[in-house]
Amino acid sequence: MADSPCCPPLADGAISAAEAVELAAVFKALADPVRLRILSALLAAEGQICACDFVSVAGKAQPTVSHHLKVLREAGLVEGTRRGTWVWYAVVPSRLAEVRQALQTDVGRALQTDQRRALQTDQPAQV
Amino acid sequence: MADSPCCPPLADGAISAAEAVELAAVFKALADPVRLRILSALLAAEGQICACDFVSVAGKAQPTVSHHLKVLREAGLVEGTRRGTWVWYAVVPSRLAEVRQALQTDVGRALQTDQRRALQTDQPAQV
DNA sequence: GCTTTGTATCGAACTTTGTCAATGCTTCGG
DNA sequence: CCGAAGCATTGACAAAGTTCGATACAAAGC
Repeated sequence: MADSPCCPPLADGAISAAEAVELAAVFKALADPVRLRILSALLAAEGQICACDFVSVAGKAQPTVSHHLKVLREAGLVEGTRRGTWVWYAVVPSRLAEVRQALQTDVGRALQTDQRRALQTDQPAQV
Repeated sequence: MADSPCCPPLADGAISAAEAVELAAVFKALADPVRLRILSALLAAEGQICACDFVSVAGKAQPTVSHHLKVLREAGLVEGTRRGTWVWYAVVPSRLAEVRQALQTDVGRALQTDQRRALQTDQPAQV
């Protein structure tokens, strides 16, 4: 019922289950309107943005915004830097390029090993 | 607390809330390991793949696979064509290119209006 | 017609995720 | 040292998503 009663076996090049999980984690971080607006604001701005501004941008409460920023951080898509009282956020362009590349030819196999580590790290990127 | 006690207002170019919701819907379709493996298998194969093969590829039950295929279809990422007994699936390359383009410069503003409609349509793409 | 096989849908359990009030931590200003 | 402000964390709840058994639908073969 499942082997090959109707069609030829799959061609090679398909990603593994582990690769799929890692890639899905990045897409999961992008799969929320609030996080996309945060990313968009960061990309629209030239430099960095204060975390306090995201509350008005997202239209959500401060803990909610903080949660979304954490998700984006853990996905390696943004970086936060504490400068005095405030934390400034910026996108990680190389990470966005990776996601684009993953969609280019085949889905996956685009994440570098060292950047995979950033997927699990939660460090707030100190100065 | 929210207006501008610490930093300048956001630059223009940020996507709207509605645009963010639509773009997030596409990423949501990509944010699952099973769906990514299905997409990867479709991209690795030259032409189309029979739906029956996805059960072994995904390692999930048939209703589960059918559900994921529906999500990918509603996102406009794949198309299914019934040919006799079996349904053959293929990727929609233009849709993948759109997602890539959305990540290029600013996040969003890349979805065409007519392809936005495909986001809500559920038609199985007849021959 | 009936049976078989592939696919989609339904329904229900389980898990994950988004949201925010309350709280704690860190830093600056006095 | 103390109070104020920005940010992160906790905990709790609602909403959404994943999974699969059971079932219905569609097409081919007898």
